[in-house]
Amino acid sequence: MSFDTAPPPDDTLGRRDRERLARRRAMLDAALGVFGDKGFDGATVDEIAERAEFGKGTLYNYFPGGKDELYLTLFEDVVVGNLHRVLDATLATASFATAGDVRAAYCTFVEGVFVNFETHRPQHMLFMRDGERMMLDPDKAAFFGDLFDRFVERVAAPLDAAIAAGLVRPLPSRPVAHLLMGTVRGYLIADDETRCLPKGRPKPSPFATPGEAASFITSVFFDGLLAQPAVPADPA
Amino acid sequence: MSFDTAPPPDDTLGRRDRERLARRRAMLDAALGVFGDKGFDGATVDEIAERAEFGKGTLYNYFPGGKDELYLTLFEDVVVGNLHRVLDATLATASFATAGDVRAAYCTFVEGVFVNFETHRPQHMLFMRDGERMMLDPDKAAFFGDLFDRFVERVAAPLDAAIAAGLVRPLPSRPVAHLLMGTVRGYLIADDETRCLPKGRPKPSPFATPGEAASFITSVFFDGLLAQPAVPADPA
DNA sequence: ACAAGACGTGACCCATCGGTCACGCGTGTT
DNA sequence: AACACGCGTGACCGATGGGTCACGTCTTGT
Repeated sequence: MSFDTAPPPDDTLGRRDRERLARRRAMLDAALGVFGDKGFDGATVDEIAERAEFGKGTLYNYFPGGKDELYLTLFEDVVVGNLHRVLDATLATASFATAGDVRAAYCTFVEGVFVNFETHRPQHMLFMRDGERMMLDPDKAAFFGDLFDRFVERVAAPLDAAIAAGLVRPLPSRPVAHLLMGTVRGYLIADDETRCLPKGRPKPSPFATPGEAASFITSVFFDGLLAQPAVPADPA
Repeated sequence: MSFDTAPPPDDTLGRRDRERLARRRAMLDAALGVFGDKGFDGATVDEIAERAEFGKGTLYNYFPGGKDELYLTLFEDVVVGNLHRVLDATLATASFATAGDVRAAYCTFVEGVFVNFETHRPQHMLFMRDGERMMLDPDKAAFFGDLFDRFVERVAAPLDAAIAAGLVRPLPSRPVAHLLMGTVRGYLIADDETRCLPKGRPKPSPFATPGEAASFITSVFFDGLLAQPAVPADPA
C-alpha cells in the first residue's frame, strides 16, 4: 500500500525538509495500513509507530495531535483526495450533447470510484467503517459533513447542466447526487458484508469487474427498473 | 426508547421465568441506549449496567458473553427483527397486477424502513455504524453477512414475480435487491452525515418526511433519471 | 422457624493503550 | 577536535474498561 497523493518532491526544498516529508509519508503510510487492518479503535499508536519503523515519540513529534490527527489527515488527504481525483478525471471534464453522454459520464465516474476502491480497499473501508463512527463527536462530524457535502456538490454540478439541456428529468440535482453517492457507498458496504459469506451461499452481487457493477448501477439509475417504457439504453 | 420486538409475556411461564425475561429486556434496553449514544467501542459495560439499574455482575449472569453477546443479541433481535417486520407488513403481503403496483409496493417498503429509522434512530445507527466494524472479525462477519443475505433474499423475491409477469425489466433480482438495500443504507448514512452541518450550508437532502424521501428514491429507481422516455409515473 | 441454595453485587484485578519526557546519539558548526 | 543542539527514542505513567469472585441477602422448601 502506498500513497499516490503526495505532490512530486519539490527540488527547492532543503534536504532536511525532504527528509521530514519522507518520514511524514512513511508514518501516514503505516497508519493507513494499520487503520485499514484494524479499524480506528482497533489500531494502536504503538503498532503504527512500529510499522513505520520509528519510535512512538518520533511519531508524536510529527503528529502532535496523536491518533486523531493521523486519522483525520489520512482521511482528508488520501480518501477524499482520491475521490476528487477520480471526479477530475471523469465527470469534471465531461461535456454532454446527448442523454447517452450523461449516462456514460456518470457510468465512467462510478466505475472510477469502484476501481479506486479495489485498488485502495483499506483506506476506503476506513472511510466507510470509521467515518460514520466519528459522527459521534460534533467537531469531527462537522469536518466530515463538510468534506462530504463539498464532494456531493461537485457530483451534482454536471447534472444541473444535463437538466438545463433537457437531457435528464428536472429532479433536484443535489439530492440526486446525494443519493448516487449514498448508493455507491451502500453498495460497497453491502458488498463487503457478503465478501466472506458462510456456507456456499451465492453472492448476491455477482459482478466480476468494477465496470460491470458500474454499468449495472448506472442502468438502474438512469433507465429505471420498469419494463413499460422499454428504455432503449443508449450505447456509450 | 423501548423494545417493540418481544413477544407478549407468555402466561404459561412461571413468575421466576417472567422476572428473568423482564430483566433481560431491561438490560438489552439499557444496552441499546448506551450503544446508540456512544457506539460499540465507546460504550462501557459499567454504564450499561448502571442504566439498567443492575450490578455489573448481574449483567454477566444474564449475558455471560459480555459486551459482544449484548451487541449481537440486540442486533439480531431488534434491528434485523424490525426490518423483517417492515417487510412483512409491506412487500411480503403485496400482490402485483400492474407495474404501478410494484412501484407502489417498493415505495411503501422503503418508506416503512425510513419511518422505522426515524422512530428507532439509535438502534439503526448502531447497525449502520458498528455493524461494518464487526466485519473485521471473521466470525462476526459471517453472522452479519448471513443476516443481511437472508434479508436481501426476501426483498428480491417479489421482484422475481414482477419480472416473471413482465412488469419489471429482466434484471437479476438479487443484485437489484442488494442495490436497493445498499441505496437505502447509503442514503441514511449520508443523510446522518449532513445532519449536523457547519455554517449555513443547505442540506443536500431536503426531504421533510420519510414519505418524500421514499418516493424520491423510488422514482429514481423505477423510472430512471433520463428525460427521454418521459416515464408516465403510475400514481399509486 | 430454620437451613440451603440461588442470585444480585460491586470492589477488585489486570491488560491495554494513549500520551510524556528525560536521555543520549549523531550531525553540523566553530 | 570539541562542543552544542536538534531530534529520535522507548521506558514509563495514569486512566480506562472488560471481566471475576467472594460475600451478603432474599426466597423457597421442609
